[in-house]
Amino acid sequence: MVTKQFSGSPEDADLMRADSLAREIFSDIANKWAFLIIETLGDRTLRFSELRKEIEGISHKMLTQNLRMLERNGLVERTVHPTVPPRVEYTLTEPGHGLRTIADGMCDWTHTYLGRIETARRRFDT
Amino acid sequence: MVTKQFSGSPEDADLMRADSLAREIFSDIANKWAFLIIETLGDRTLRFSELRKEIEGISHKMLTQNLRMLERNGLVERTVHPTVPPRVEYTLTEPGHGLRTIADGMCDWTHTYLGRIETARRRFDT
DNA sequence: CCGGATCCTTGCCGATACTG
DNA sequence: CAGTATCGGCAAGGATCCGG
Repeated sequence: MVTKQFSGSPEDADLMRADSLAREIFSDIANKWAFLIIETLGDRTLRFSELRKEIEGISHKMLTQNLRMLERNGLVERTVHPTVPPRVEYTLTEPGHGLRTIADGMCDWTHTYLGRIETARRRFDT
Repeated sequence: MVTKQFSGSPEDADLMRADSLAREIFSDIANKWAFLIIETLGDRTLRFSELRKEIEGISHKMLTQNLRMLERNGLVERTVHPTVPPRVEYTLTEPGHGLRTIADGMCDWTHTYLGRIETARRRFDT
């Protein structure tokens, strides 16, 4: 798993590399905005401003920052139409869709357990 | 979905409440450490210090903070054995296990796409 | 319309020290 | 051993301006 222990032997070298990379990706993606962007895109193709409108509460800066990150990891594809005014569109790649399935799972999970979580919170907050 | 738009009509009131709560939960758990804790626990029962050892790089403070958060949301159960020295054990609840399935999915996803992501990064970083 | 750059505020997080 | 409290550095994130 991502928290594997290594002995330091030479043949573990690439495993350690893969592991630290996995950690890095994990840190990138386990983030509120990334999930919301993926979820909002779905199988549509949206412009920057459309994403900004649909994702309530995200700032200009956070949107660009996360889109860059997702683009860098190959999860979204960014296409620039050289018109004036410029038109930039974002869509999910295949790995992106894979992650979307997981994000969907999280949403389902949230909705099925919403009630239980709410009561758990109330019990705790006393 | 979590980014639904509301008209402000009275019958939307509870939906809005549910939505904002969902957002809150989402913000809580879409976090690197929460995922790693869930994933590390699995179906075992671990002590604080054991978790600390297994989750590489987590600080004392972050571990307690996230365990409190997970406990508050009813995802982990905390049992204190009133011995000396004290012994505190953590285990996943049913909702916690649901989330664990999702975390597992994320790990699988990471490993299947690790190569593609790495090359995507190299292309981007030029 | 997009996104980079800058400034500035906020809160995260680590280190440390102290209780039960 | 487990948890809380405090403090301080630093990075995340919002607001704004400018440039393509």
